[in-house]
Amino acid sequence: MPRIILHVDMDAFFASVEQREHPEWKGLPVVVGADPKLGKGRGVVATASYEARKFGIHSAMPISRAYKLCTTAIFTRPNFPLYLSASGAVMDILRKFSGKVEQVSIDEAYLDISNKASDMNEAAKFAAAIKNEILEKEQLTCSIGAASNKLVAKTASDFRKPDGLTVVEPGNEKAFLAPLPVRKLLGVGPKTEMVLEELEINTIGELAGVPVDLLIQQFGKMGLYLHEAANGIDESDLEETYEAKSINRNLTFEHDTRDNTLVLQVIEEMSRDACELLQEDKSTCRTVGIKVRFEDFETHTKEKTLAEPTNDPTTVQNTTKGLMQPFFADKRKIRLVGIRLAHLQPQDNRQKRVQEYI
DNA sequence: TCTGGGGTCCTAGGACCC
DNA sequence: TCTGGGGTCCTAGGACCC
Repeated sequence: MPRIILHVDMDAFFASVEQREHPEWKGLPVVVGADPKLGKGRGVVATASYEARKFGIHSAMPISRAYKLCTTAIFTRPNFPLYLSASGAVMDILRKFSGKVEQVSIDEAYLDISNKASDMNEAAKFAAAIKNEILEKEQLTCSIGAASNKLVAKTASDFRKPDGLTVVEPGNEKAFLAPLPVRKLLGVGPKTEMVLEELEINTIGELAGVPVDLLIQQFGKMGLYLHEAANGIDESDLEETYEAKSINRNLTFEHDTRDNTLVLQVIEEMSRDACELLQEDKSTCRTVGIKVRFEDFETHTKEKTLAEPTNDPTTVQNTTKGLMQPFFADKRKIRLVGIRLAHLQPQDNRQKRVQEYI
């Protein structure tokens, strides 16, 4: 029996939540992201409402460009606590519909409804019911894809947006993907798209026809994935639990700087903040790293693995500050600094051990 | 057009060990 | 003396996703 997987993707999530909270913004172009500062702002668009997208504005676009495309749009800063609470409410609804849910991000989730629907007809009704409840309870729309695996369900949810519902019958996975551009395949970004274009591979269907050994030769491990994905194959199961593998904090300065004291101060605050997070989770890190981006956008990282795991702010601060030193010799101004904690491990293993003994 | 922030995974070279 | 091979860890960088 094929599985039945849904992929639920909220439409223009941040912007939609803002429009819900500010009814006077409904029907207007809303851009959530950095402050445009009359076109001089630094940063990017997080989410643009569908009205704003009509002007050509989209996620990850420099905010200065978005401003030029639509001066009169409503530009607003992200309100993450608000989005997190809306997200939590949506996820609660999804969990009522299925016991098997994988939350992928703040606004996306997979549901395995193999036990709730016997065919795609029933799956479509199930998905429609989910959309209804999210709309009624949260006044938000989403797009849903239904298919026999995660990859195709995800591609399907993106097929008709916003407020879409796309069902791919088992057996039709390959045919559904075939006409789409390769860029629509999860894992194919700008770089891979360019390489494929050189090879005159433009659609997923064309990619599906390329011999797998050729793809492995060209892309390594990624080549095997590309072959299977393009053929609509994805056996992966939902991952219902999540453990963070790293903690990152980054800051792009308002103005590029040579003020080392300022840089160190920021690093100190980030280190403290990240350690607080570790301590809340009763966990530790063993690898401590920094990131520096210069004014010309050249970016470097440095990291160090410690002999002992730690969540002590002073230890982390001393390590990050030490890693920064060589970069202060550089003549260029610094645009961004960041820290990263990795090799995370729970400090308190008692529960795990008990489970092992049982 | 001048490029955020929080993440994951992969690659590749070198150190080190057996 | 002119040079193996496998495994693991560490480090730096990069592609990609939301």
